[in-house]
Amino acid sequence: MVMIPKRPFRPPAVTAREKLLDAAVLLVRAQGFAATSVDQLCGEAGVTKGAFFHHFPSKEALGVAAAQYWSASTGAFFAEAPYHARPDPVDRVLGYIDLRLALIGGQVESFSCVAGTMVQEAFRSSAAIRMACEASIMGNAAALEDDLACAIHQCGVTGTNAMSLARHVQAVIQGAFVLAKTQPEENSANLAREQLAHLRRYFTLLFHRDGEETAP
Amino acid sequence: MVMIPKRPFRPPAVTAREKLLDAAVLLVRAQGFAATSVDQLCGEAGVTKGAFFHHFPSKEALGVAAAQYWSASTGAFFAEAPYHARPDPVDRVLGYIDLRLALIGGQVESFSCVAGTMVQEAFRSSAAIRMACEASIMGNAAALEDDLACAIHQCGVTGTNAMSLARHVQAVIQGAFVLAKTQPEENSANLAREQLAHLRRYFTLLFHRDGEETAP
DNA sequence: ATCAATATACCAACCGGTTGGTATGGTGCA
DNA sequence: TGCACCATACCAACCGGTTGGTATATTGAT
Repeated sequence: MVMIPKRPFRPPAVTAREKLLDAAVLLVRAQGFAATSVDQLCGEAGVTKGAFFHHFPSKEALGVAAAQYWSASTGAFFAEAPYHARPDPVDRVLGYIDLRLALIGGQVESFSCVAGTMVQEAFRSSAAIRMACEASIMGNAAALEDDLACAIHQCGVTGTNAMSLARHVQAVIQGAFVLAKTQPEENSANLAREQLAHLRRYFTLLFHRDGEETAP
Repeated sequence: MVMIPKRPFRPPAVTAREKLLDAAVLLVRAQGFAATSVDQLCGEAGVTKGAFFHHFPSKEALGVAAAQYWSASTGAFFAEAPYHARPDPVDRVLGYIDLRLALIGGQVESFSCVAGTMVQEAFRSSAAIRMACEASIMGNAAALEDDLACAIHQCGVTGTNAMSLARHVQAVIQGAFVLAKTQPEENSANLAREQLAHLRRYFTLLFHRDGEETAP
């Protein structure tokens, strides 16, 4: 069992700006970006509207900042994770998947992705938000690329490459969150974990690690 | 190359109700549910607000109806598809994936999923919409279950089951759409196809069809 | 060391426009 | 004559954003 802190990866917020970004992460995960009003964000953050528009020129700008904030938080968390120390690159890749598996639990809004949620609504209406979400998700993928490249080389995998596989990891994670959101609360985590387990199996087959599969 | 009609799988709308449902599919795909206003829906459908609230008691009810409409349209389309006639169950499963691959092209909003988009925003705020989207996505999964069960039996696959694999197909598809939305228009289709190609490879490995992989 | 000048952080009240939704009236077909 | 279908006119609540203003911290010249 892994700790899933309510405000993950960070000390408590102090400035109004940080409180607003925390509120954005919370509310966007639960309701999406469009359905979250500026008043609601201020209420959740315990801050007035004046403070909001002092720190952000528009609601859209907050969306961009929230994606970057999210990216920095999660990026730091995964950079510190202990699986990086494993000697075998395949073990490191599977270690990443296992860590993501361990992070899934409780309500959907506690493990889902802010960038993935936001880009679904804003990809056409706001290029700035779309690009910030792209940077977040692709940044997450890039953090896996080196290990995947080593694993591909070591196992002699052909017909694909590290970047493509890294993106697929993110795709399965995002898809897992979408499926989880279709479920009543008590099933959502299990359904999400099931997807990561299939991804794990794909990788054990690809990297010839048969026999150590976990059954989805 | 496969026909991707602007209004997929259906003859042109005639009644106000159907025109509104078409407008809902179009606008929800492009902007999401919350960001789409009733006025906008009426404008796109060429119908007045009176007609809207004659056919639907609320915007939420339209969301539910749109998910069901979407489900019925796509369900009918895949039920008619020719891959069902293939004798080998693994071929039928791969045929489904290839069909989905062929459907991906052009702008994201022309191949993305209404149910997947809507559930991301509404899963917490509207149980009715959440359940309608669940029915749509899981109905799509169920259409694959029989073929997957045959394939699993035929190839002696252990450690998973048809339902779980069918859900994973949907998860990868939904994840592919999310990733596609992070991209500028010209890359989105390719990125989505890449995910389906990985899914295809997972299945060829699982069902021992190595050698016929398409490179992602 | 002092104090005016300036910048930063924040607040309460307010604005015009838009929102989902309603009340009512007309019209064509059974 | 009745009722499904739709159009027009309208509403209160809420939307993102602006206003004028205050409290506090920082700076720079004396």
